[in-house]
Amino acid sequence: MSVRVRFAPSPTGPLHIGGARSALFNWLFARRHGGTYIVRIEDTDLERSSRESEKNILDSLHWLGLDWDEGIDVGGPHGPYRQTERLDMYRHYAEVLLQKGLAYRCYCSEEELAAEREELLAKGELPRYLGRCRALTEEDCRRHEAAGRKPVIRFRVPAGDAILIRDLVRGDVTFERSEIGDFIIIKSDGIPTYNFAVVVDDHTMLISHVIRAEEHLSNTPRQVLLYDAMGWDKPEFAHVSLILGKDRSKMSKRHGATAIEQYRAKGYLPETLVNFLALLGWSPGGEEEVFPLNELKQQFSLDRVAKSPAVFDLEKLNWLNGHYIRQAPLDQLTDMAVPYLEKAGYLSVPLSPEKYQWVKMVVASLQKHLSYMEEITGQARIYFEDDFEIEGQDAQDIMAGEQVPGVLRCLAKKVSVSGEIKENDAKELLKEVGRDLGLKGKQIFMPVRVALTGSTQGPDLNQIMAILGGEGIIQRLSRWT
RNA sequence: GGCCCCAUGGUCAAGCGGUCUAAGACACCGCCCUUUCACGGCGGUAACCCGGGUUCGAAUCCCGGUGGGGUCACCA
Repeated sequence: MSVRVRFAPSPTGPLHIGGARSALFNWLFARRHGGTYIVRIEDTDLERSSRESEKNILDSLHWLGLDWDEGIDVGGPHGPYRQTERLDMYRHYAEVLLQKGLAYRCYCSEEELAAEREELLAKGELPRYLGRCRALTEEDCRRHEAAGRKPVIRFRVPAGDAILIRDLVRGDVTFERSEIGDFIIIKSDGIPTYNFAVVVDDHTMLISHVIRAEEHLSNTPRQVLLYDAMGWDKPEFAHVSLILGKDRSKMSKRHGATAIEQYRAKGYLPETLVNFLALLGWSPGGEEEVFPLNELKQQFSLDRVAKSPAVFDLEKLNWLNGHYIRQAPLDQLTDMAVPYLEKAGYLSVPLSPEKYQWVKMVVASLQKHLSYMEEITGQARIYFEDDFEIEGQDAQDIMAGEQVPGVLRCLAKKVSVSGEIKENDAKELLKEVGRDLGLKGKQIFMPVRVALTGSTQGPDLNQIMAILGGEGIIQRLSRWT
């Protein structure tokens, strides 16, 4: 049987970190087994679903490099791939269930339902639907309809044994049927509920493995009941544990950036997110931590997926992204950097070829220092702002050194006669200063660094000088000489 | 609260009955490299939730407790 898996987001917001990982795991599983990867949109929540969110999710998926074989916007033989375009199908199957007596119309109002829930709660029982409309006659139905009541369709949970779910990551999990009341499969507006639509879709789309977040585990028994009632084979299930925030609760907005687009906006690379997310809940077993997509897809397997939830560690993400930034081609990084520098007011586009080359030098000098590209705004400040403060006591102390005025004067003189300054020239000039004054190491480098940038930390000094250029250096030095 | 899931260092995690005086990565701390700053390299601190079993032997299996998480909608 061929592998067919799907990612089925509901378009009620941007693609979340957790959703992205589900999408990734499904994608990896499909690619690993030469299967088919499908993206389906679960937009049966008419209130909250939007085309903007749908587009956003698809954009994020594209950006991550998770291409799909069937689904929204690429089509396929099992479409449509948007649930609101499949309503006839759900109604058809609901009708089948109705005909077989496995489902029934329910006319209970929200108030009646709420009252029932209160009552059960008060008695300390599990709130669930007790089946008031289970045995309605045709006559009853007509009466309710006449009274203007719109029915929902409920699934009639049959009596029987505990429901067993064989989960590929959790093992066997059982649920008692008594915990499950007759649940709604078609809402009063004719739209199917999640549990029903998901079963109809997964079956009709020939899904072989349902890989999704653990929060869906407790829904699974209802879906199993539906498969059985329809006489359909069940897919394999694999429930992956959740991604947690720092406080160990389900990752949400209050934990910081949760949407893929936010990381994209901050200048993280897609390969970082993919690599990081893959390692969150899955482990290759070896000692390597850095895996590009194409390696992941060769190694991924469900039996190496962890059962315990994982805390999202921003520090490790930052390290990984820095790692990828250090390896990325300079042109790519420069293109990424320009919008941030422009936004900071440091550049105005379009850039002349000369200016672009210069920006490349800026980016090259910072490449080893960045965790994500947005940081360049702060770190590139040293190249764009002349009237900076001397930061911190360390820097002040350094500038108080008695050799400092001599060093800076000497350097200024050499720079002024040297014309254009390349990295090697800078190195040479500094060496000469040291020779002339009989100084070395920190005694000359640190004062120059602080005089030029205001800080004891930053990029390679030779690069800084090359980027500032002769005039820039002299101007900044003039403050001290 | 009921039900379900989970439990190795601060975090991600390897481990799937003996080779565990328990890998690796992030973070942290040292040292080295660099006549500066980083990057990088090397080293270090740091963990099997508790209690019972099973077994010659348990981080690994079973039970209980505790802790954490998820879920209980005409949301997905």
